[in-house]
Amino acid sequence: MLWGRKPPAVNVNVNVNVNGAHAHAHAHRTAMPRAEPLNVHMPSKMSADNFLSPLGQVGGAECMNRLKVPQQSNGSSGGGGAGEVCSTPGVIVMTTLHSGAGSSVATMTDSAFQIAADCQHSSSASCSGSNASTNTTVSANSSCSGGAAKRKRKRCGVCAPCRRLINCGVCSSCRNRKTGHQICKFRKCEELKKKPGSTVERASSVGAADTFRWFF
DNA sequence: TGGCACGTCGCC
DNA sequence: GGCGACGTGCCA
Repeated sequence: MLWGRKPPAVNVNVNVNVNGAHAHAHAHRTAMPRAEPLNVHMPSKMSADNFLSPLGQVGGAECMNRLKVPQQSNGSSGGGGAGEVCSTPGVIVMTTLHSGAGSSVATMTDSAFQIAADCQHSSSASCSGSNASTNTTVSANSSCSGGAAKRKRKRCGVCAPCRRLINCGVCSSCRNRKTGHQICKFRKCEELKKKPGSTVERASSVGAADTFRWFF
């Protein structure tokens, strides 16, 4: 049982919420490359034997193409192309997954609500929990628990490492699992590698803007 | 600055 | 209570 926990997707909205909270990450983690290069550099032995990517049948790019939000759902087909959609993969992918195919409008509404709720959380630090209306429950680790309390962030669930299901078994984290208490290096969420602040910036400057453009 | 180990949290 | 995983301090 290497990945017996709930699917990472359920953590997405939590992740978005926590981004607004203060959780100073390790100062070492600055600007990590995105997830895709990680797969490129993966030893062939690992990718073939130890990893069982759910997207193995479909490449990451193709997956994004499949999951990207239809343009007609918002009416503004100009700037917000697939590339910008991919800039906030967490929200878009998650909402697409749980809203099911065919409900593109609902998908956009969901994602917009999530981003909006996130922005509200970031600015006012309110704790309404209304953003949970479209997704799973807001776990207690969000910024709601005591305001500035440092809570653990959650995996984004959509980056390449998060999509991996099986530990490599050869990295230091896997080898030292008992003492290291760390997830496999190849499964370490890209968002968690970054400083929380950088994630907030990206989410608010790009993702939120695009989503609002779709939403309004 | 990156990696490792420990403490602790969160979920089952 | 057990286990997986995140946060953070410490060290090379």
